[in-house]
Amino acid sequence: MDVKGRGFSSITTTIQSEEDMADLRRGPWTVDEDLSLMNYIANHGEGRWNSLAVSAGLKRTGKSCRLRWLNYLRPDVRRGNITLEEQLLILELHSRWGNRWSKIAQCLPGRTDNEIKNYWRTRVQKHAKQLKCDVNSKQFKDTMRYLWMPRLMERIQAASASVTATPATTSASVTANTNTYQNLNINNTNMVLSHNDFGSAHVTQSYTPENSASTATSDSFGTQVSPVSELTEFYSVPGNNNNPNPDYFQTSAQVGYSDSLTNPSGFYGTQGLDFQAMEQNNQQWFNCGDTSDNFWNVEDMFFLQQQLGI
DNA sequence: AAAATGGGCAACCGCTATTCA
DNA sequence: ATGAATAGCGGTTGCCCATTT
Repeated sequence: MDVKGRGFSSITTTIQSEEDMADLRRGPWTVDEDLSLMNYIANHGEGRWNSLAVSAGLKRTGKSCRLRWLNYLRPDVRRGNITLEEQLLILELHSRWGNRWSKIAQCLPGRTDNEIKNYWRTRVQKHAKQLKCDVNSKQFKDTMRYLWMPRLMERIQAASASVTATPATTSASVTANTNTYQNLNINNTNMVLSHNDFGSAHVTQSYTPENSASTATSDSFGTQVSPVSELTEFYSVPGNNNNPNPDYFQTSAQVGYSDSLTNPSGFYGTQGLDFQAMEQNNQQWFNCGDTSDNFWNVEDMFFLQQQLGI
């Protein structure tokens, strides 16, 4: 393909540029486009997205190609349900860093910033809306920190116990995920992994295109999986041998929850809500046996609304 | 059965930061 | 030092699908 517009007047260039823009495709990617992009990157590597788009014969912007690659086609993109541990991490990290989605995503191998952002907006903000409080309000943050997160931790521990008692078929997926979660890479935090929460606690199966839909919970976490994602199984980037970033899962710091999270005196002893009452109420919740993500039933909401003075 | 509604997600947009010639 | 190109980020939009009316 020639370099359009080069050497002509600015007006000509502008016209040509507009023609190019009109020629550009937008909207959902087709299988052919995905294949073209994957094949090109397999042979030439990524980067220089604008020229890559042209060279690959894609009528897309470089930006669009980059986004499609990073959020969807990369071999190490992990799709499917957001696990309990991932939910806990997202809540914890968001409380630390706010809407720093890409930074949070770095701590969840295989998850993209877009996915985490969508999770936050669709699930977490939904609960804030139900509680009639702002997602950034202290009230809601306290609710997350002192109710939701401890509850998640309990559920993880409970799941861990049940997994321990579960025979071979389950342990395979648990083992696979152990590598992922024990090696979560969190920088600039003082998180310390206590009692091996990650990995051993997995109840949801590790994602495969085959099982992704079947692992949906009642709240239907992340079950929408484009068929194209399966293509990534047959794909490799030069020099990566299906492991594009060997350091990606390497640990630089163990991850988990600081003592303040596991030590009641540090974790619960703050002002604001009646957290002692909440704790007691938690015990009931922990035993209610609901699904992994459906935390707020009618009674929960009533209790919370009382606590929040709504 | 059809229309309306809402949720979830992929993709786009606008902006800033970084790199490079 | 500077400006263009590129990369990356967070917010927003619009489509698809399931559920409700």
